[in-house]
Amino acid sequence: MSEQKPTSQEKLPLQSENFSEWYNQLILRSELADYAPVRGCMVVRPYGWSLWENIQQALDRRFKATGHSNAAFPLFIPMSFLEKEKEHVEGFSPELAVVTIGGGEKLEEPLVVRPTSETIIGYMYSKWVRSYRDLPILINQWANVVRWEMRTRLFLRTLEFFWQEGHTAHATSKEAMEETLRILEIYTRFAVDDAAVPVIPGRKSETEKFAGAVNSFTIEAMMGDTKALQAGTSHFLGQNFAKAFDIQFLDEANQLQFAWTTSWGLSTRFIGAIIMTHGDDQGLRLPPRLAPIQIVIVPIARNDEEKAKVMPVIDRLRQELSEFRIKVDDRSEVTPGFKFNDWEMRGVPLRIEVGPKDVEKNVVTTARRNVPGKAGKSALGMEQLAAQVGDLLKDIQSSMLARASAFRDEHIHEPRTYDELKSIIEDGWALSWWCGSSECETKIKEDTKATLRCLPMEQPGGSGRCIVCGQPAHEKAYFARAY
RNA sequence: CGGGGUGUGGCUCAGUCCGGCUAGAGCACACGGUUCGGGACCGUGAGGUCGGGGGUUCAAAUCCCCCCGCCCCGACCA
Repeated sequence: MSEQKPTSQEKLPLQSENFSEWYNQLILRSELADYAPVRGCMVVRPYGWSLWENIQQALDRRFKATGHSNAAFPLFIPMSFLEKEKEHVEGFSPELAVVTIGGGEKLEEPLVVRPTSETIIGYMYSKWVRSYRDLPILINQWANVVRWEMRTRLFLRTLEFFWQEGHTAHATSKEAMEETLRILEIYTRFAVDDAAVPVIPGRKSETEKFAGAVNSFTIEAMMGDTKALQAGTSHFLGQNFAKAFDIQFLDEANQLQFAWTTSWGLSTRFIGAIIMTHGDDQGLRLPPRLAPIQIVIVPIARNDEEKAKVMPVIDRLRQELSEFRIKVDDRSEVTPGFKFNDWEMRGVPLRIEVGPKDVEKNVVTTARRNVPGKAGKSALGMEQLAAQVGDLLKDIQSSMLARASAFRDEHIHEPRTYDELKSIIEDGWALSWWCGSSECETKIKEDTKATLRCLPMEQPGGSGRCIVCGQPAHEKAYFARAY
């Protein structure tokens, strides 16, 4: 991670020239986050946290509406818990942070800082579940977790990150699978409807699935450089964890059964998805439904006389638009032009300018972030202003989704040959028949660095020939380079 | 952990090869004034253990040795 802190007057690097540097600098400059004094860790600054809070609310609302409750489990997990599920410990042990000393004393058993909480929650569920009447358990927690990654990026991959992790237990396989897919649908709706990030829901391959899961499902998003980002995951854990932690219950026939569990998570990585899906050379573009500031009001006044005209109008706007998240930028030390650029860089969807000329005509000037320059500007009369502004924000939200969807669709292609697949990967995603063998999957990865992102839920049906080996195939898969 | 690079005010860097005045510049910051409808300007000012330790020398940011941090490329990844 670079410790660069660019000055606000320099232009951002261009996306087309250096996407990665554009990303890093934009985060620092827009004050979403900053580097912490610990390698690979970030400080989420108020602007970034406010965005995260809006993401939390949007998701939490949907979780609650489907019967889930929030709870909190410990940060520390006994090392032995991790070891109870074979695949799970193999998957996570290389990246664990372990506490061996507490209060100056060497601990009898090392404590792991949770990389995820299936094990400790599994342990608790085994205490809580006796009868089929105790099921299902539908719990979510908002938490931080730690994974000791080698190479980190702000929001995309940090040693510590923030997320929600849902953990549910069910009486039947069918119910657990329904839950897994219900959450996948919630993630999809959240991404598309709230974040305007078009995603493709699908199933992970054996090699890409979560350590300990029977099946993993994902929402995959395409970033502005056409790389893929796993933006949320929902796992069907079968009875793996129930057996490892002894979650058993008596069913209606008085038969002892193992429960069926699921887990699902969406992290602060999603902020990275928003940045890279919508951002442009000018900076962030935040979807109105999640933006910490939906409307910034910039007063324009050269002197006290003009201020006396303009400020009363702004006070009135503050009241009339109180249903929106508003910021009045009344800084006197910078010019309006600076403020325009500043708030555009920080991704505020809508700007309202109020100057002497507007006051004279009894209008306000609006500028939409998603339409650059003068074309995005228009004058609004003062009657029914809240309704007009509300319509503008809705329009911005849907335009952003439309733009991002079009971009994604332009960069997805169906190769007819393996060579075609290779060239598609250079600048997009390939959708093609896949026979299901991990050999073919690995060959693509070795040849192109692209991984199997998912087997989309939406399948064409029928069958074809595997793009690699030519054997009969029943499913199509997306291949892309990923973050 | 392997390969490459780099470390000088808050940020970007010059100075290092070839040792020598009080270590500079731009931006950011503070104060004053003029500005203000698309990134304003002038003036004044504050801010530095030159990554750390050791050595050579009359003299070290500069030369030598050791250590550390960070960045890029690879193995690993929500």
